[in-house]
Amino acid sequence: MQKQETLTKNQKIILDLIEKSDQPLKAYSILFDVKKKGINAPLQVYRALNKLVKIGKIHKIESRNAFIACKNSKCQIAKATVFSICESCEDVTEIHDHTLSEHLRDFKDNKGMKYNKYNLEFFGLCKKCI
Amino acid sequence: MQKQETLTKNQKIILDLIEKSDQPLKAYSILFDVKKKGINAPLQVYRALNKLVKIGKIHKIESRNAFIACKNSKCQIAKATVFSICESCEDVTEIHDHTLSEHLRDFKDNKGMKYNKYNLEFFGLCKKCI
DNA sequence: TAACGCTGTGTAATAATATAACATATTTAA
DNA sequence: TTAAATATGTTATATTATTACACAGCGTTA
Ligand SMILES: [Zn+2]
Ligand SMILES: [Zn+2]
Ligand SMILES: [Zn+2]
Ligand SMILES: [Zn+2]
Repeated sequence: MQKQETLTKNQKIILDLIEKSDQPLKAYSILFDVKKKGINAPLQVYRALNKLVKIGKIHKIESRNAFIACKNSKCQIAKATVFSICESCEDVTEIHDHTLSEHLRDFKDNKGMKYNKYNLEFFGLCKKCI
Repeated sequence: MQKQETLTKNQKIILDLIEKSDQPLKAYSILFDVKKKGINAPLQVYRALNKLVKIGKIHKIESRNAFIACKNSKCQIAKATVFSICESCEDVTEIHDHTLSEHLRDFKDNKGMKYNKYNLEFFGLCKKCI
């Protein structure tokens, strides 16, 4: 697994920003925030984001087109993600549930497909919004 | 649950098209295909798509921004979807696995969140592409 | 009937998300 | 030390999705 030390300047700038936020950030809001650091174009942001996703430092919340830091610093689960999303306040939390992970990891369909990754998003209302 | 008979003209045209495809269709490819039937603008497509998603006739594949018909005509599961996606040929299949569904339905996090919906996408290689 | 709320339509404009293409630089590895 | 792989900077463009506005149809109900 790649270490943070090997990240490039742009990747570090963008990872720092995402890690400081406890909630997902969108690409163009990231772009706006890093313009003062000399990152000027969408592609510079997307390139860094893609790399960070690939090495498991961040995850993409597919239903929201937004990116959140992975807090799971020990095992770098980049390929098995579970999130809970409040449909009212849009609060997003990454879930690490051992039993659930096992069921998902062990899942086999009847088509002979070979899985290497999954993404699960739960939607509902958080405690504040119920 | 709303019946197909109650769908409007635009909704029927678009549902028919999606149901004829066994693979997900993208909004603008749908738009291209239905122009001959008098649907001219993106918004007309998105409005129909949103409605069809809402009533469970189709699902959105979030990681692909594409829409696929729900084949599960009996129970209209609109709020609990599982897909397998081949990352090579992009073949998408909806999965109905009783055990998995039970685990997901019964999942409780430790934050007191109330879930009403989930979406799970498995990624890998299908038999043809392995 | 008439007024109202609700849902859908049609159209134009625009916003938001993401990639292509090209030239160049830097790092890694044989 | 040369070649391959990875990253950068920039411009332009493609793709996905929504806002805003005017109006039509339909069922409820005053
Ligand atoms: Zn994570
Ligand atoms: Zn909430
Ligand atoms: Zn379905
Ligand atoms: Zn395949």
